[in-house]
Amino acid sequence: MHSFDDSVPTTLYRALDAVMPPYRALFKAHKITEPQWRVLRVLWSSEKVTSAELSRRTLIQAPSLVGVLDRMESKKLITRLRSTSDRRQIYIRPTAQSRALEKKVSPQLLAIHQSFMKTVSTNEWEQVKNVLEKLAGATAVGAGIQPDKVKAGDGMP
Amino acid sequence: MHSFDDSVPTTLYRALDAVMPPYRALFKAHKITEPQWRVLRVLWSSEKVTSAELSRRTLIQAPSLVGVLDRMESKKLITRLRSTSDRRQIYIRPTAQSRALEKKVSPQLLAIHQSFMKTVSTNEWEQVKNVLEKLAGATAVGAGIQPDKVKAGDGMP
DNA sequence: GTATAATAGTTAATATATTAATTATTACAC
DNA sequence: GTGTAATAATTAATATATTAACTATTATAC
Repeated sequence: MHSFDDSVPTTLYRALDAVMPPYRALFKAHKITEPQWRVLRVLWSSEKVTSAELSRRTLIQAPSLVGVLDRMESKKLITRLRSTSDRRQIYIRPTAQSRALEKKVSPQLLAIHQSFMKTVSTNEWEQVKNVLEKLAGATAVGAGIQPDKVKAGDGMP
Repeated sequence: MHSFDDSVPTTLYRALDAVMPPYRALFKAHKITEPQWRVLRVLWSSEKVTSAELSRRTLIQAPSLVGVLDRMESKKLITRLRSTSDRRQIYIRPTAQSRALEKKVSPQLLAIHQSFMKTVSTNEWEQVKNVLEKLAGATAVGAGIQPDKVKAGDGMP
């Protein structure tokens, strides 16, 4: 029998809801939000990224990212720099202040992670990552619903 | 070595990001949102619930729930009814229309789920649920950050 | 070479999430 | 019984998410 409590999204949301509090508390202590941290995390290993790539790597969609970057810019955590080779693109760069922030936050994040990892074995966590990765690659569309369904009437010139 | 891409939140977000599209497409086809579905799903098995219990069972915090219910009420999917025994409480009840909606959507959701379940074995999925449940029960607070940290100065009358 | 399509970033409109503060009501201490 | 704490739902303020539409720029077809 299938209970909706066992559905993939519900299972993931429930887990997220349970594990996020310590992370949120940490971010709050440093006056940043979780999406803002995701941006910092990418910049941490990249020096300079276009907005589009940042969107891909943070999983934050472009329109949401605009506001996140706006607020990070006014907090002096990043700067925007228009590309000269392709003037459509904008490079996002971390400031010295944001690098300092990363140095403080990273070890604390690691500590939270390790604290969680005391609960499950390395093997178990690897298993979870593997299975979720398989699911992610599935692109199951079931029920004949198509994300990019064509509107009725299309195809007629 | 620890990469932040292996952190619990990142792993879960990435999986969610990958599996949600077919669900969102289904909800969109029926002109509801995912949080609205979560409410319907609880009402489906409960007939009448207080707002507080709905909040607990949907994992939607009370202030967010207010707006969700407002919109569902104006779409005639639920009704609000103040309790007579405890006038602070409000009962949420599904309408005939929302029950009809559930009957249409449920089998399609099941189809999506089964489609995903073709990718991983029953055992693998059970394992994932078990490990995530263990993590959820951990309440790891690591790094000495306390969610309900007392403000400096408290305790002095 | 010019019209058109594609791309990067943004704005607009609506729906949620999160924290703090408010209101109404009930419970409890005394 | 009255004052005070606790609870249920809500409002307020700010930050995100999501889809569609728009602007500027570049690529492509012809």
